[in-house]
Amino acid sequence: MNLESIIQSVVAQSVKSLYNVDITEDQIQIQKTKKEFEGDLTVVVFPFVKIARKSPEATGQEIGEFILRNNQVVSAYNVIKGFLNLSINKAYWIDLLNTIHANSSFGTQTPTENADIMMVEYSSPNTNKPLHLGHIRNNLLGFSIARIQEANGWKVIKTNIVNDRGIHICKSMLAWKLFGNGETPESSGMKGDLLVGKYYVAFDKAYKAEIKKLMEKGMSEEEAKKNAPLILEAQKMLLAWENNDPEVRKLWQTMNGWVYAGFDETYKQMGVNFDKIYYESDTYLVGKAEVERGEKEKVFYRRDDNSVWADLTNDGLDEKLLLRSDGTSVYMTQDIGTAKLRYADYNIKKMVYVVGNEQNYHFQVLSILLDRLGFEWGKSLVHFSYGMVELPEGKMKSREGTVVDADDLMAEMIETARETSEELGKLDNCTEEEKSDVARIVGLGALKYFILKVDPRKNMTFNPKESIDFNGNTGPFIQYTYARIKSVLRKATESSIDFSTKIDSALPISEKESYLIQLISGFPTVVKEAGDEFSPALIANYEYELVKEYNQFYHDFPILKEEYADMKKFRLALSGTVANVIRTGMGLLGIDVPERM
RNA sequence: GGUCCUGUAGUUCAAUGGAUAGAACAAAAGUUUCCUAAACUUUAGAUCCGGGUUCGAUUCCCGGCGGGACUACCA
Repeated sequence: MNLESIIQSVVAQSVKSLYNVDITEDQIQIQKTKKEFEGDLTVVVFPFVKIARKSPEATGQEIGEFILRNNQVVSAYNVIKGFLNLSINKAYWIDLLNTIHANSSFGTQTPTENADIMMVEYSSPNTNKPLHLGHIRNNLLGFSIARIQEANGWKVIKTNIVNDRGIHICKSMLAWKLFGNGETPESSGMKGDLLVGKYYVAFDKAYKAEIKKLMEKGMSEEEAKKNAPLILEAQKMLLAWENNDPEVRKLWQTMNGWVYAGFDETYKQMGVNFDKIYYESDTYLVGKAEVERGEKEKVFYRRDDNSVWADLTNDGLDEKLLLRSDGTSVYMTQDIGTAKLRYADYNIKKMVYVVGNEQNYHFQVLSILLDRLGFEWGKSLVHFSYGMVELPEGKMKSREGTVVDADDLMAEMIETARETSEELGKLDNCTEEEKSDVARIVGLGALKYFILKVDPRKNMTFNPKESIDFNGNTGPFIQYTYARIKSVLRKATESSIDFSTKIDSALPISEKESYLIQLISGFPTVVKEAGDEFSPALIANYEYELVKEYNQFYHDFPILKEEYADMKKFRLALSGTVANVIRTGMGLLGIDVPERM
């Protein structure tokens, strides 16, 4: 039974005994006592004032008195306004630390063999351009939320749907054919995804030039866009692709191969991975078949021009196109097919899509469509909708070259970490390999934490001119604290100090120390909330608070230099436990921690 | 036009309806004979506006104003 439940229970008893009224435990609000007041936990008295028919102060006094007499855990109380502040026995905190310290997997569960399956889709790139900062947010959130759900006992399957076909892919292919002169990643030394992206941009440039020319000849913009030779050629290519034209298919495979090699590098650097990858080229036909089945079953309808639609007006939405008049599929068609394949492959209990909030409407529709097609899981799909990453000037646009490239950004962060390391000179005794390792861990830690500490639902701003900080509320701040603790623990081990044994609960520990234990003990609750709310930010903020407190402790209290042996042991155990929570928590964010930095 | 999201220090972010709205960066000033100063300590600075519900509102409701997304036979 955790502390909060103990208090809730005794408060309920006190109200029953004092005023003869039964209250449920969820009526009892308990919060951590604010720093400026004395105590550890605070009970909000206001809800009981009516029951007691006394002032908030008097009510608080009565309840406080009752708790003090009827509970061993509470050692003192005070009432300020309507707030009853309770002080908890030092012995309770020390016993709690003993328990936590002995539990190496504190705060997380390990999914059992037959745990429920949650599938998490994230990343979902197009194979016509390299990944940028927006994708980084998606990947980091997806990977982290998978870790967090695992820690909450789910068996998680990480998945990726690659949008590997369509008109946009054909645009890159066509431009390469026309302007590429046989350029390859090998011949140019360019990363594959970058090379393909270059031709996507080249297409757009040439296409715009054609439109301009046609408009000069008197054509309207709309007409020009439809009739430019390049777009017609790209459409022809898409059709040839759908008809399995060997030459087009071969080029498609080659160029996608370049892109995948590039993506693999980026994913590896980012530290994310997948258990199962789906490709749109495999799923869109399945989706088409499902839509046609839906049409036969009168769930959807066909218009005179042969296009297929879903009428969603009963759900307060519009009508939605599912198949074009030429029979080709759209984004939605493909998502229906992918869903069908996934549920055939796995016994999925919960499906989570990590996709930007610009597609809220899409997923609202998808949920309804899947439901209408008779998939019972349709209604319960989760769209983990996150906000956009914006530049100070506004949204990033691939075609306008205002994107922050994922590879570049990661490389910059790592470089900055390396420079800082050099300046501080703390790794002078390390090998080059160790230095690189630390630079990578710290650089990526800064980037990942920067992104994950923000509430995922909110849009966030990234200013490329002001580089991401390494001081303050940052990943390196937390990593540094970990490294510092590890250094102390190493020294303890070197001097053969054993701090694994039980600590005497009579030890006179300070407020700071008991508060640290209280913070540590809250970790499992944070992990659970992060899972329920789909919010890695909760973990990040928790880690920061813990580390900030620990640093103050570290500054004010001697550990190895403490003379009293039992106290030294206690502080080592406390530090070790903090280190464990840091490592576990950062792990849930997909951030590594260095042994030294 | 409709639907949804959003508005907190100069900037980037916090705050299950609870106490004097927390941090960080930037600014100003300090702390190394002592376990890693990527740390610690001070100082100054904010809830878009107007109503309502409540003992209590940054939070919930209504109305403005500002920002964004979606509303494609694009993905």
